[in-house]
Amino acid sequence: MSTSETRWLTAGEQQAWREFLTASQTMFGAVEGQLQQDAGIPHGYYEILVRLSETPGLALRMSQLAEASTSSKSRLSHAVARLEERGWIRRTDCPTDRRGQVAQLTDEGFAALAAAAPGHVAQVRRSLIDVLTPEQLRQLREISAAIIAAADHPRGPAAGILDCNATTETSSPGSREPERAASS
Amino acid sequence: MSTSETRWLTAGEQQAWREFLTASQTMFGAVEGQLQQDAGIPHGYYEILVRLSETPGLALRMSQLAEASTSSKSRLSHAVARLEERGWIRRTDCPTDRRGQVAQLTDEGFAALAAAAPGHVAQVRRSLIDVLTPEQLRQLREISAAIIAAADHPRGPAAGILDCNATTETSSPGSREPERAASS
DNA sequence: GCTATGTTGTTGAATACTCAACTAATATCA
DNA sequence: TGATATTAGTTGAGTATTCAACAACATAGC
Repeated sequence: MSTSETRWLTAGEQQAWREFLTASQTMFGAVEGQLQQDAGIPHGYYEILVRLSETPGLALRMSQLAEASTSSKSRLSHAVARLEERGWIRRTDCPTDRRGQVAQLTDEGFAALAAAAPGHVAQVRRSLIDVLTPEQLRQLREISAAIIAAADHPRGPAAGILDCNATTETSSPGSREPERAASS
Repeated sequence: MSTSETRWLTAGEQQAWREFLTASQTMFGAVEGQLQQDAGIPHGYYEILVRLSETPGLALRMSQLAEASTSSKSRLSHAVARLEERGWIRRTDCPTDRRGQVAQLTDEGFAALAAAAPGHVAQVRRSLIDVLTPEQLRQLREISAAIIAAADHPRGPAAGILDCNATTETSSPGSREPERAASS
């Protein structure tokens, strides 16, 4: 690693970064606010409920749930504890691995999610989906994919050749159904 | 307001939303982590320092600083209190409005920002800028602009005619200079 | 079997953010 | 002027998140 001179951002790059920054803050702030207001939970908790609701048994190992909801183990542990207090999730020991815990969505949790979903989806439409043209939405998807890919391969795909697995595109079956497009 | 049926997200829309979600979380998480790691401050604090550094007197009224850094008054108040403890910001009474407070960047604060900037910019490049093509960066800017505009005019530009002020494009002169492109 | 190492998940302390309540000063307007 | 409403900013309580430390179990290698 040579101590390279800093490559500062050009005017255009900086504008892109800053506008993206405020756009994201605004957007996620609105989504967060709507959920907090109408459902009384932060968006991260909503995500947890959605992931569970999309899983066949409405249950997942903590570690898998953490990965599915892009959360740290610690964060998930705290979050599930809160959701358990509300009776929306139940934690049981994993039968095959005695270290493990399985988080399962309760009926109350499912109902709470079903109740929260319409308002949330409406907000996502208002803040993002309906604001962009179909073409822009397509662009946003590719941009997002590029960002995610870059984070996964920190040294750039230049080092590639190894590690070239197909794009993970596991379409979720959705078990009981009302999270048809519960979104997040 | 008619109690309209929920317009659920199509498969494509949902994918766009979710990928955008994980991309943002990943990206901002990396930026946050880098700053926390190398400079010991959250990204929101960094933003505050940058905004101050770009202002002629290195000073701003709290309310203006709040707006510039897309922060609530409360959040800013807490944040500035912390930064003041570190000696990076000084608060003084506003001479023209006795309710007001003026936050000013200290020399130590300026130095801290200058020290943190290169690492931060490098991270922004790694996580976003260098990951996208120039064309994608342009697209991202337009997408961001659309999102911001939608948040400003909640009822859509259709209700327009009123409220049509020119786009606020106050280019910051940058007073002392090392925040040439300190980014955020 | 036994040890070393990795994995799973939880915990508590420290920090940051949100919300509502509040003080103080200024604006508005009769 | 005086009454009312607005604006500026702070504060404290409640909650979410991060980080490091930890306990319990699993796995690999010998």
